[in-house]
Amino acid sequence: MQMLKGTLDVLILRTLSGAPLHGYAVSRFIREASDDALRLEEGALYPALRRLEKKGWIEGAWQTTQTGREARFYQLTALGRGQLDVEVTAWRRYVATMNQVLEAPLPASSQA
Amino acid sequence: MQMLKGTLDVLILRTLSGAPLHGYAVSRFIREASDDALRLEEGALYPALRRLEKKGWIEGAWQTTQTGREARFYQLTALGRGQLDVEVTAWRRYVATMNQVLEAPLPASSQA
DNA sequence: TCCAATACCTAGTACTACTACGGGTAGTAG
DNA sequence: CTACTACCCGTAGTAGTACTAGGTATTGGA
Repeated sequence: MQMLKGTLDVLILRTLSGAPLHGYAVSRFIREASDDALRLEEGALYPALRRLEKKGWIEGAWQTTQTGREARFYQLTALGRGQLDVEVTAWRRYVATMNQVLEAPLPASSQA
Repeated sequence: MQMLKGTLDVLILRTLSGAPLHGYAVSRFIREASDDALRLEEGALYPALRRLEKKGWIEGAWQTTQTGREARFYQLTALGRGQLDVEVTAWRRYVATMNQVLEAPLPASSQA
C-alpha cells in the first residue's frame, strides 16, 4: 500500500512513544502492526528520522543491540510527546473531515 | 487545514459523481461540505482537474453557467466512476490501517 | 557456500498541494 | 461612481515527502 504523504511522522512518533528503538525496529513494527500493509522503505525511514530529530521531537544515540550490533536508538523528547498528541488529533480530524465531504449531499449542476 | 497529498483526487471524483460542475463549484462544494476546513486552492484545483481528465476519469466541456459566464463543466466518465469506488475503498482501508498502527501494542526496546 | 535478515546510509526522482501571480465579469455596498 | 466581493479561468515556480535504486557491513542458517 502506498503511504499518503504526510502520514509517516505520526506513525514514527507513535512507534517511539514507548521505548527507544533503532530505525530498523521502527520499520519492522510499522510493517507488522499493519499486517504487512505498510512497508516503510529505508529511503523514507532514515531521512524521516533525521527530520524528526532536527525538529527536536526525537533524540538518537548509538547503542548496542541485543545481537551485538551498533545501532542508533531514537527516543521521544518531551516536545515530541506533545507533537504526537497534536498529530494524532490532526489525523483524526482530517479523517472526520474527509468522511464528511465523502458523505455530504451532492450539489446540483444547476448551481451558479 | 493542510490537505494530505494524495487525498484530493477522491474528493474531486466524489464531488463530480452527481452532476457536472465547473471548477469553481467543485472548490466551493469541498469548502462548504468540510465546514470551511478544506480550502481547495486554485493552484491545486485546476492542475488536478487536468490530471484527472488526462487519466480519462472526468471529461470537461465549455458551457454557460446560470449567471451567464463561460465555464468548463466536468463530469465523471464510466472509468471515473469505477475509479471513485477504488479510491474510496483505498482511503477507508488506509484509515483502518493507520488506526491499527496507532493503536497496536508498542514494542519493547529489548527487541533485537 | 549462498542467502536472508539485520543494521546503516545517500542520491536522485516523482508526485502533489501550495504560493503567488495574472486576466476578466457581474453584482452590491458605500 | 467606486470599491469590494464573488465568480470564473488559468500558469509558473516552490516545497515537501515517500519512493527507487544503489552502497556498506555483520550474523546466522540452510
